[in-house]
Amino acid sequence: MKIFNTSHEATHQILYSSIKKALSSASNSKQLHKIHSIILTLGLGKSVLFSGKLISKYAQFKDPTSSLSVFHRVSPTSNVYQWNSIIRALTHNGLFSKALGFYTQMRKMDVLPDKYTFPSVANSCAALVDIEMGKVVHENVLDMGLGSDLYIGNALVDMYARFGCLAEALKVFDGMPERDVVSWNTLISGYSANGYWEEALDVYNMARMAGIMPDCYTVSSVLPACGGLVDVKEGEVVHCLVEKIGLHSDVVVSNGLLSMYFKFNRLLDARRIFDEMVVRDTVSWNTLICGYSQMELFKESILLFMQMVNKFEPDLLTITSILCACGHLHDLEFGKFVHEYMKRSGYESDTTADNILIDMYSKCGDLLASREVFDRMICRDSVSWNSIINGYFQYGKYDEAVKLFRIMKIDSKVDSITCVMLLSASTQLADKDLGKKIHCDVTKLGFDSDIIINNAMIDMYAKCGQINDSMKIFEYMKTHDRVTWNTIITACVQSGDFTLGWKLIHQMRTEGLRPDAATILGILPMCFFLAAKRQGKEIHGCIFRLGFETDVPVGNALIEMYSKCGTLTISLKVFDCMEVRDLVTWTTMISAYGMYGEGKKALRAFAEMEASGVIPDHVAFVAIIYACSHSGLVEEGLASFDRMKKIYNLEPRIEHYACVVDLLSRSGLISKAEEFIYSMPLKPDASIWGSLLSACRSCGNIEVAQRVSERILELNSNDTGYYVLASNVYAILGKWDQVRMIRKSIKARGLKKDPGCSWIEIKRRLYVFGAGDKFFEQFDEVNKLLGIISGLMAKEGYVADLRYVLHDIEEDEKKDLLCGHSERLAIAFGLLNTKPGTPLQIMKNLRVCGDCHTVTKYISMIMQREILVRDANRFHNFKDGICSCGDHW
DNA sequence: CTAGGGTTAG
Repeated sequence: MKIFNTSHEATHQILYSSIKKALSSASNSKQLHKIHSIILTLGLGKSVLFSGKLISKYAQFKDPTSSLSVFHRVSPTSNVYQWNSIIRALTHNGLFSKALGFYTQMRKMDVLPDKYTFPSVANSCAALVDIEMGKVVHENVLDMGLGSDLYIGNALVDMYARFGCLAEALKVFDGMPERDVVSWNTLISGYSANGYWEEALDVYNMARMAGIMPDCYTVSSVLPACGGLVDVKEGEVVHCLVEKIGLHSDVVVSNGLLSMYFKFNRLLDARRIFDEMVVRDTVSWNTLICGYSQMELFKESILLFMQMVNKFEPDLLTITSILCACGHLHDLEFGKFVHEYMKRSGYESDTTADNILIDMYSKCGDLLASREVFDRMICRDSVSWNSIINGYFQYGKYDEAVKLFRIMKIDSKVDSITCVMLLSASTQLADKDLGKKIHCDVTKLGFDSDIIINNAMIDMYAKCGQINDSMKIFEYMKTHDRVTWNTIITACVQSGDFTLGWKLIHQMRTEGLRPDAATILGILPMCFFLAAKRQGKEIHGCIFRLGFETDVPVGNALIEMYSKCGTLTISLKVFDCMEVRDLVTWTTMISAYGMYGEGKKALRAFAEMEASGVIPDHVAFVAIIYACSHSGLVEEGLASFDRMKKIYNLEPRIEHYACVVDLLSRSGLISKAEEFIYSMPLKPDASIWGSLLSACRSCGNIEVAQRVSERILELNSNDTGYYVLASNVYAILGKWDQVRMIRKSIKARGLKKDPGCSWIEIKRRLYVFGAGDKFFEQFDEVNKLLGIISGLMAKEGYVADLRYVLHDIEEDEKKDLLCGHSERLAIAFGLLNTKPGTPLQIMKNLRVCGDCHTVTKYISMIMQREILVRDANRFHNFKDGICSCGDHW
């Protein structure tokens, strides 16, 4: 203690320098506090001699409160060093607005900042994205004549980059008289962080040409940009450099490489990087786990998490990655467990983490838990709203979703993703009005140049039957990507404009875009709609050339195409060649068998599917019951219906009941079918009564038919088909007043009856015939031939079934009308234009009428021709007077 | 003064 009492100059000198030394070497908070208390004991608390160092040291140990208390002891002060210290201390501890507050305060007190003041101030502006303040600070720098300072320049480049103002950042960079590796790194990372991958790489290459030796920062900044490019090449070049100059021992660099390889789905390269890392940290593990998740290897990523837990404490990012994997696996139990773990680790109220929780719970089907997370969130961003709304949409809770959307609008949190989601919901619901409203929002919010939104709008209008609006958007768009083309082509095909669809495919190719699997899937339905086998085969060739033959959905579409084109054998070949078969593959094959009346084969396929471990769903059961129904396999069909409920626990939907009604009534069990309808737990709709009615008509059960017609009319359906059916019944009964009444009500509703037409392809040309058509080549010859056939049929015992004529006219005229049915015209035309014995293939958009069915049987016998007719429902193969449908049609 | 890992959609 003696030494402190001396007032000797030299002793003071020794004292100060030893305290200074002690301060510099303090390596933890405890030591620092000890030295601090000595300083206070000496009465030097108000002195500026040690306070700057103390402030900085406390900041270093993450104790900004102590930094502040030191500063307050010396304040007010005009010593710039004290101000610099406190501003830097606060900035480094994340107290940015406090730091800026001190900067403002020092300016007010007319303390002149120096070159050490600005880097931290610029940092704080950057962190707060306070562009206004940033500009003021930049001006202050220039006013002070510090514009050419290297460190300040670097800080300003960084600041503008973080504002997203890359042009401004570049301007500062270009104006710098002196640049070092940090300047280049900052610019590279600025471009990289804002997603300007090419620009980041350009600057990196410029740095290399300028003779800059890349360091860890350079590499870590450029690697994310490499990951964003289309080719892995650039990333590999950087990887080589890393090995060459020995940067791979840096954990951040290795993590960057790891992440880059995962962006290209290069699992093996990524895994090698990870395995060869000498030092790994939490980020390394997170990158690995996340990478596996990105490659949809969710189970593996959870296993990695288990391995990691033994070595490292998982952080919030680890937890959220795992939660994400749980969501994809629909593993609610593990998801809940991780959520608990997250709470226990004290990670709550992180917006991104909560967003992922919302998504995880809704993916797992626990909407209540989703909503609970959403409700307790303090700070919700757009993603939070989008995720919860998406959850409601996924589970069909449209009202709740739309309700939240309205609140979200008030909160002005609607972004482009919200719009895409709502458009997709409008599409699924075919809700034109909702779609139009969203279109308005899109325009108001200025998202109408967003390509994804435009694609979604094209799809929405098309699925709502507004193809013209789809075309308008398509033409209005400045750029079209592959999805745009696929969407518009699919839209054309679905709306029946095949010519335009075909034209657009060619246009797409001339614009240099290769068709992909989705293009194929869009165009193939055209082939099966037209039964255009030739075009279908052409596309099949394309599929091989483009290498999509192993794509499962493409294979499925091919099976459907060939079956609907009348070549079940090729369908089967495609099916046999497929290495992977999913539920859709099997269902398509079963439906195909159904269409050809191959009920037994359909049942066999269904059993095979079950044996191969594929679980049938609602659609598969529709297919199998339908197949039984079209083959008269009543027992088997009913058994399938039971199996669906008992074995698979699937609640039958209205379409299954309709199939069963069809199954019973097609086989003539009209009263059983009627009983079944009355025992249904669901309210019978038009499809149910319609099935029964058409069967009544075929078997001539007028009594039930009349009763059912009344039921159908009560339902006020918007499907013209049912009105036509009912009107047909009244026509048979000769109740022409009722017939007229129904016609009127169809008109009043603005509905249109699909005009019947048939078509046939001869020598690469399609010939289309409407009912009663008179204006086609060879009309006279066709008419003559039909007359001759008529005579021959009469000899064989044929009598026209005039119940299929639905107009109030004379008997003779009725016969004429029947002869004018489009399928007969097509058949006669085919007979005239092909060599004897050639099989004919006719397509019809509606169901074949009973009389035509009979007539075609006769023709197949008299003319010795095999005639394949595809109507709206199925195939009929006529041969020697017999139809493959066994009259179950 | 500069660097790496997590969420929603067509």
